[in-house]
Amino acid sequence: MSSLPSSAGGQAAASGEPGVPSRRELNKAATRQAITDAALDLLRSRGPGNFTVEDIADAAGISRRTFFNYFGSTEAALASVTFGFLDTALQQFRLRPADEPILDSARAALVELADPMTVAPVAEIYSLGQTNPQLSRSELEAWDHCTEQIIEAARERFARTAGHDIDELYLRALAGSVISCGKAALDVWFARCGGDLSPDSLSVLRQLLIESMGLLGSGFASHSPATPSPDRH
Amino acid sequence: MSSLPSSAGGQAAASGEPGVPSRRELNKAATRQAITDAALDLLRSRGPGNFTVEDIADAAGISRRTFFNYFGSTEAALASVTFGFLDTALQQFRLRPADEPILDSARAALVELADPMTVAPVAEIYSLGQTNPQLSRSELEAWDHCTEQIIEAARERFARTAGHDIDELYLRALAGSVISCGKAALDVWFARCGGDLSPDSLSVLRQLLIESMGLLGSGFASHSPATPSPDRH
DNA sequence: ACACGCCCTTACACTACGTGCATGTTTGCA
DNA sequence: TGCAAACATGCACGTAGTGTAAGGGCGTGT
Repeated sequence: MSSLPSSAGGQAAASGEPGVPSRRELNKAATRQAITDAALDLLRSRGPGNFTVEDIADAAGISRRTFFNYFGSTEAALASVTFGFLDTALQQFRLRPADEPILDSARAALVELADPMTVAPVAEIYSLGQTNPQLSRSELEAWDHCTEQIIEAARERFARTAGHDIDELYLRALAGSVISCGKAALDVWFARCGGDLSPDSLSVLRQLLIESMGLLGSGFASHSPATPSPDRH
Repeated sequence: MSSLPSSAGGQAAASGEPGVPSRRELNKAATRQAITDAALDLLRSRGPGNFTVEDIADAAGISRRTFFNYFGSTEAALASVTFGFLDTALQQFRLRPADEPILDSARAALVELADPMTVAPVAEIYSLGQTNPQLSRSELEAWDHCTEQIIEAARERFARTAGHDIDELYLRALAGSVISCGKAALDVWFARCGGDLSPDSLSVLRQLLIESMGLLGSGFASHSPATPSPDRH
């Protein structure tokens, strides 16, 4: 009968590929994009904390009420940028072969992020977040959300290889540590390069990501922290 | 002459030990305590999100405006509980000998937390935070703040042993990973014991903390399903 | 002891956030 | 074409958080 689960069109909203994007889907996506664009513009022009939801809605050509239909707050609208970034990382991770050592997969996925197109928006949000408590809070949330997703991704992978009886502690500790190391690499990169997007700078970021994964993989071997990696290069 | 730097009384507000707590200090401390107590009471009785700042102020016998003189939000008032918990861990860490392997210090500091008096309030906040987005956000903030402090503590320690030129990436990656592993242990503990404070349960927590530090120290190599058995692919 | 000055509390007012609700408009489907 | 669901919008309301100015307690100097 016609008791289909509401959306008979079968729009692939949940999956990644929109097979037949209906008009409504397109409108919603466009509005969503307009909101984040407007928010980002205002963030750039007025600085964090110097504009209101009404300003965003106005710039996006919608009502204040509609804004809240899409995002729960200004920060949530901005956080979607970070979410996109982290989702990219996650996608990369899922593409890695299941029998690869998991830290290698993580490293590979993270290194993929050191790409101008990918880091540019995050670098911007990140640097702005350094001086804005509101923003940094939602950033934390985004990272935490990503951790949860990594846990799921890793669980899925282990379920395929080990099949059963997955060590929850191992999963959560690993995922959290990977994210923390990635964040540490980003922190150091920003401190060192100030969010510069030049090839040299990105190369530094890539190196930092690799290095941090190396530290994690070696259990932070009691090598003196005063010597980054003297024998390597 | 009388050009003293204002506070001639020299109240030790900045340091930890109030040698001669003035009346004002005592009043403020009492008010602060009254606020957190009232907030915690309301959290227990009405559940998260079902009371306002005015309710807290009312219960604490102060005005709404005064509440905001002490805390920036309801969550901040509750978060002070978590801050106390994490500060305890940090204190323990600082007490460890500087020549001890840093992961051993971290493990020792974390294990000290598996104490009824210490975990009790956190367990409560934590379990409530599981179902409340607002709370969990401020919890994240507290953990992040603690990470920053661990970085400082570790930097200080390394400065004593290594003296100079500290690897910032090592510091941040390590501190973040330690905190993540501690959080992972707490997560698993809650999932397994539901915040039970019995000796048996606390023993489990202690074991989980030790185990997570062990995973970190071994580079998560121990029982990865993708261990040296790449016969498949 | 008295008065002065500082810190803290409080009341008032104001902006902005976030949500429920009712209404008008668009889209999908029969 | 007409109906029903989804969506945008305006309105109203409660709450959060902050600036400001007045009043009371507290420490201090004379």
